[in-house]
Amino acid sequence: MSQQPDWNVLVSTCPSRTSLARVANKWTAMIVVVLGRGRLRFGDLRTAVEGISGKVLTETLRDLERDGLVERHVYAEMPPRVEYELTALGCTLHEPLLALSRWAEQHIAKVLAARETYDARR
Amino acid sequence: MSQQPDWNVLVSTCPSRTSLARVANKWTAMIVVVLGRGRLRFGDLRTAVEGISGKVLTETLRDLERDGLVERHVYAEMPPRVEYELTALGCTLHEPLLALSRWAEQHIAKVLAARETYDARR
DNA sequence: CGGAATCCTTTCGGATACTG
DNA sequence: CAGTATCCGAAAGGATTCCG
Repeated sequence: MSQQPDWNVLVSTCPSRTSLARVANKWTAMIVVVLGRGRLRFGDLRTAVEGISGKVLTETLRDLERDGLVERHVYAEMPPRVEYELTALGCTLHEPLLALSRWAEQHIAKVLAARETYDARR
Repeated sequence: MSQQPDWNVLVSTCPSRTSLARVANKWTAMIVVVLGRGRLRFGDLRTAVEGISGKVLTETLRDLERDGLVERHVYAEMPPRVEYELTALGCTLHEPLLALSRWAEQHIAKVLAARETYDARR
């Protein structure tokens, strides 16, 4: 059936823009990249995404769960154990976000050089 | 020569994370997608990216210019004309960001359904 | 351990007025 | 037209404390 022609992120009222806003986000990118390697518990995720605060990790995971990108698994243990993993939908997002992360890593040298040039100009 | 092994966006102090932060951004994504179709002047860019304010457009373009992703062409006319276009480096970013935008458009139906399910659960 | 709640600071982003 | 400058409210995000 139809799908693309109706949605356009460039249209301010299009719902797809809300999805772009969630997905085009540095925390989302890093979390999805890490979860792409496999299911992980909260603490390990927090360690993997260096520097993320507990609050931000919790909030981002909630949003991703709400959008159907991440699934939350709670184990009734003590101390508690909670694991997160990408859903099938979330897996389709892994490639684009991994590509974006790799872009940042592969081109950072040129970006840094450009910044230096730009800043030196006054 | 070497490049990737040294950079990792997951490391909080790695410069590549600053680049990811700029690139994994909804305004950046929309602007780069639009500029991928060709050089455009400020006003047309503002029209194309529906709902963006002049301030945000100016600031984002400055940041992209500083990072060497966008080039600014000023014509000494009256009224003034300023055009923006992707640099060679910026062009390499177009595909990943277009892919991300398309992801948002192609999967928004499932995302909306997931949100409804999630929100209905209380 | 995995949060939720609170507080606080920083950043984002819109609106308006003004200028070359 | 393409900004810049200013002001202000909203949202992001960090630190800390508390709890099952």
